[in-house]
Amino acid sequence: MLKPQSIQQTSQTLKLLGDSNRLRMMQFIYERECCVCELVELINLSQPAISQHLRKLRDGGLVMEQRKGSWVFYRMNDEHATIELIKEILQSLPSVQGELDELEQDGLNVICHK
Amino acid sequence: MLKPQSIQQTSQTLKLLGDSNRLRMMQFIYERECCVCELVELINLSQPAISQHLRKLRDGGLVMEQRKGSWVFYRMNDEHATIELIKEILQSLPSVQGELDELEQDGLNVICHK
DNA sequence: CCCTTATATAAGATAATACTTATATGATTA
DNA sequence: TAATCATATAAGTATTATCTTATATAAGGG
Repeated sequence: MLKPQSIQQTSQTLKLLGDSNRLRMMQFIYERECCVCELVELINLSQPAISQHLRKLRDGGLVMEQRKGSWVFYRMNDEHATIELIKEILQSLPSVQGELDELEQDGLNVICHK
Repeated sequence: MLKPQSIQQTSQTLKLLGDSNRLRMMQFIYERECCVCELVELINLSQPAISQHLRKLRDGGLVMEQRKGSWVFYRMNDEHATIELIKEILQSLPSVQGELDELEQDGLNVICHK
């Protein structure tokens, strides 16, 4: 049973995840932290569109950003009020691990040692 | 663990529940079937606005309607592909039972014997 | 320093949303 | 069958969302 959260808080989370592109972005970020250029490869959207979605997710507190060199990595914010619900939602989706593997095989994944 | 559903199916559900008024409507309908005039009492929206939200929920397959006399009652569609997820979401919200009780005390609830 | 790569932001077009008011439909009742 | 109650639909409007293209910023490597 999930900790009860306000209607406002919950509907805001659901609105953010109610866009299929953002939902897919969250799937990838849930699997492992991703940088912007990886998400551009994984999702059929322009780089500015990806950045704009990421800003919405960040403004809503769902993800956190961290610059590493010239890349900016995004990861889940495990402190979010509705984090348990978010995880339930993401776990109810078909895995995207295969797509991440493919990215790696194509040498398009970003490994940062900073 | 919830049965995996497609991104499209899931994001459509989340978009429908990503509006605080619709989310509240679903809470009431989840608690017990409600007619339109009850929802108008429970939620601070005009009757046409309520009807329009209900149509969206019905078009998305989240609720089913049933006419009983001059009233139209809406209830959850337990056959919906994402029904398990929907229930998880609704159960993660503060109960609205108190508001339904209040409606009853005010004599504004609709009891239909058709 | 310039040049490139990665990312963000700005500005603008277009479409989708969520209301409003007015009106239509459908059932019940006098 | 006229009046009333419950609900749906239509039309209009204001706001918000989601892209696009162009440009700005920030970091890293010759």
